[in-house]
Amino acid sequence: MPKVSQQYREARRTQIIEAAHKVFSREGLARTSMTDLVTATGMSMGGIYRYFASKEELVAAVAEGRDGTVDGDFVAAEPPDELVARLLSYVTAPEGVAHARLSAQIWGEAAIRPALADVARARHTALRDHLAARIQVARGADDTADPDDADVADVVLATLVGYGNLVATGFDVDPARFQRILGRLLPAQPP
Amino acid sequence: MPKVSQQYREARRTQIIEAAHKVFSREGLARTSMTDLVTATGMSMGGIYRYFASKEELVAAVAEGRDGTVDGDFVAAEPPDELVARLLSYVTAPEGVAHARLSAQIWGEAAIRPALADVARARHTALRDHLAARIQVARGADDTADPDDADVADVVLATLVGYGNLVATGFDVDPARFQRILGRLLPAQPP
Amino acid sequence: MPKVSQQYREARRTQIIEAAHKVFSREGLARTSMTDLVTATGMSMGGIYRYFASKEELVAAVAEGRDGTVDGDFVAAEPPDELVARLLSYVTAPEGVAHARLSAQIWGEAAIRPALADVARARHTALRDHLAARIQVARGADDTADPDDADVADVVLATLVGYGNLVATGFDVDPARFQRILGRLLPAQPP
Amino acid sequence: MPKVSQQYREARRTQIIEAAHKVFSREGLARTSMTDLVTATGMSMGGIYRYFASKEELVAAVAEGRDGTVDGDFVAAEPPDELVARLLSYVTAPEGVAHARLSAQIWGEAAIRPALADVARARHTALRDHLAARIQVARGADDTADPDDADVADVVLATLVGYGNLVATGFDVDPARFQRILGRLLPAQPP
DNA sequence: ACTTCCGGGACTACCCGTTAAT
DNA sequence: ATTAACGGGTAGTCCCGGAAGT
Repeated sequence: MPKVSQQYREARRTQIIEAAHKVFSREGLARTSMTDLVTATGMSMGGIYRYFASKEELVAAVAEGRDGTVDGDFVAAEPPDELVARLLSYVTAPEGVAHARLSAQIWGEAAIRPALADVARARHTALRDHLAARIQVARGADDTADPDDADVADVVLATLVGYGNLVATGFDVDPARFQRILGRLLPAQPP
Repeated sequence: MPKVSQQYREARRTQIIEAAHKVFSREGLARTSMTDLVTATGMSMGGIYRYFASKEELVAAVAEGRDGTVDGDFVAAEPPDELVARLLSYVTAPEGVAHARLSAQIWGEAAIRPALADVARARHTALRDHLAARIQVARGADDTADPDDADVADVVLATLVGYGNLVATGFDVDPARFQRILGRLLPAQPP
Repeated sequence: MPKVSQQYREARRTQIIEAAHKVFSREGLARTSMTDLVTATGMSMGGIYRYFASKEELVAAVAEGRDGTVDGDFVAAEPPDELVARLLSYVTAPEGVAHARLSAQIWGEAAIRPALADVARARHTALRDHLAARIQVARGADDTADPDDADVADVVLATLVGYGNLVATGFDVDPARFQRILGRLLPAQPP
Repeated sequence: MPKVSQQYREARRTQIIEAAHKVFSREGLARTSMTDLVTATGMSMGGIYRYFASKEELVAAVAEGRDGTVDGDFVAAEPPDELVARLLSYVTAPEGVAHARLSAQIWGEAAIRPALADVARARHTALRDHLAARIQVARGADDTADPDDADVADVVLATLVGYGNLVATGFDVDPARFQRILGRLLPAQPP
């Protein structure tokens, strides 16, 4: 099956990434073998390596995709507290545990592999900037950029990462409480 | 001479753990082989296995030790903001990067291995309770336990974990700013 | 238009063989992958397999072609010592190293694969007979076949093979000296 | 089984080399997998890799050993023609075919891998010098070194390599005839 | 009709955690 | 208490068939 369409390739890639996502979050990055991924995707070894040159590259691709901790979709007019609530929900038990686990794995791997670290940093920076902008808007009429907004966004996002790790280890945390405390750092909603 | 032997054993164990700490933080848990550990410790294969029945057990021992993210030493009368500052400093670049990296690795592994998750949870719970108590004291004279204190402690600790991950990936975060924002969640110091 | 197509096919085949010759001599038979050949020829995988049913068949085709060790072109009236000199020059450094290397590779493979061994034997026999005939002519007027001629031809040709191997391994051999010694086995030139 | 004697290690090494020798000569260097060697030696994968860091290193070790083409044992007072006869017999059918095949393989590999080429050159040089010395002695009473001796030795040895390749490809060559022709290059025996 | 090139799946060299023999 | 060795596992490569586009 040659000369395959761009869409076909894209779909295939996504299929691999999603299968990898699932297996990685269950078994962990290191303990997942390429053979496991062959089983999970239903593809062959050569098939997978046609789309990803190495396991590391596949891991990076999974990390670049929505990994649960943070979300690539930026809803334009979302107030900061809703954004935080949404991000929180991605890694909240029970549905979010898989995401949380994968997130923890990826951060662990990123701590060791510079290539992954780049991906992680880029994701964090983008989301941080977005959140900072949302905070700025929510603060009021003036549109002066305040460096404090970025700092707050950094802290809030770091907290979400830590929250994800707690969820991943089976710690029983109440997302509502987390959200309530975190709200103290965000500007008050206009009534 | 059982006493000497006991001390000797303890020292040996610690020596292994410290060497493992160093190698793990540099190479990662999975990528560190037992042979690497043999090299790092200067001991023999069987020597290490005399103290730790498996690699997993050794990892758990390293995780139980002070890994930088959180600290086993509870200074009794420490005010909450100082405690937070101290914890923050453990994983701050440049000296704390190794700790941060190891921490990220351990959280990642804990997300996958129940045995390690138990260790991680226990560490977090103990530290959370300690911080909550410090917050309660700092709040004022009344010694009524407020569940809000525990929630705040959870959030602050989660933030520290996330902060560690950012440091581990080489993100350039300013600890002072982090601490300042985090301070807003803690009771104001009495002047 | 069968004639054009035929020529076209022939040209394509030759093009593949020449590219393969180059890559094989540099990387070795076994270490050269079909993908390498695709890269070297600029053709596609299937394109190559249209001309050669398998890698082994392609190797055989390369071996059948002039591989440098021996030469397919039989110059009719060539005196034996000139023929030997010419053959020697094919595998002499620096231009002949590639030929020498490929020759060594092919003899190695022929030692293992009967199909290739047939090719190698056929080539050797043909050249041996040719050289023997040249020797016989050079010996003098009488045209009696002397079995000794064939033996000498065998030995001289074997020497050339060994000479090629020495060149292929980077041994610094002087072709002039080789030729001089070898000349002692050949009939003296008429003055 | 720790702290094994030097002899034990040496014996083990030799055992591996000999098994490898056998399999290599039958299947070829490239087509012999490490698993084949595991089967042939009766050892385990890890066992073999304890003695040889890589397949290439094992190949080199096999090549360094007596590979049949040339012989490491230098019999001191051997006249040149006897030495040549002995070397010839090592790669003569039927017993010597395996040696001849392995020799062809090694020369082929040496043409590609510099490390092996070093080994091949060293072997050739040593044997060439020995043969040259034997020739010099056989030439007569005067002990003046003649560069011609080395050239003759080079040629004779090259011929033996080529002879081995012919044998390896199943060519029906008569060693006696080869030896007779080759004798013309060597000094006449005193009667 | 014909080339392209995706994909299959077996295989490769090498490594790893661990045990057991010395 | 050292270390040889086990044996299953790892990521990644290879040759090639055959389906999909032009």
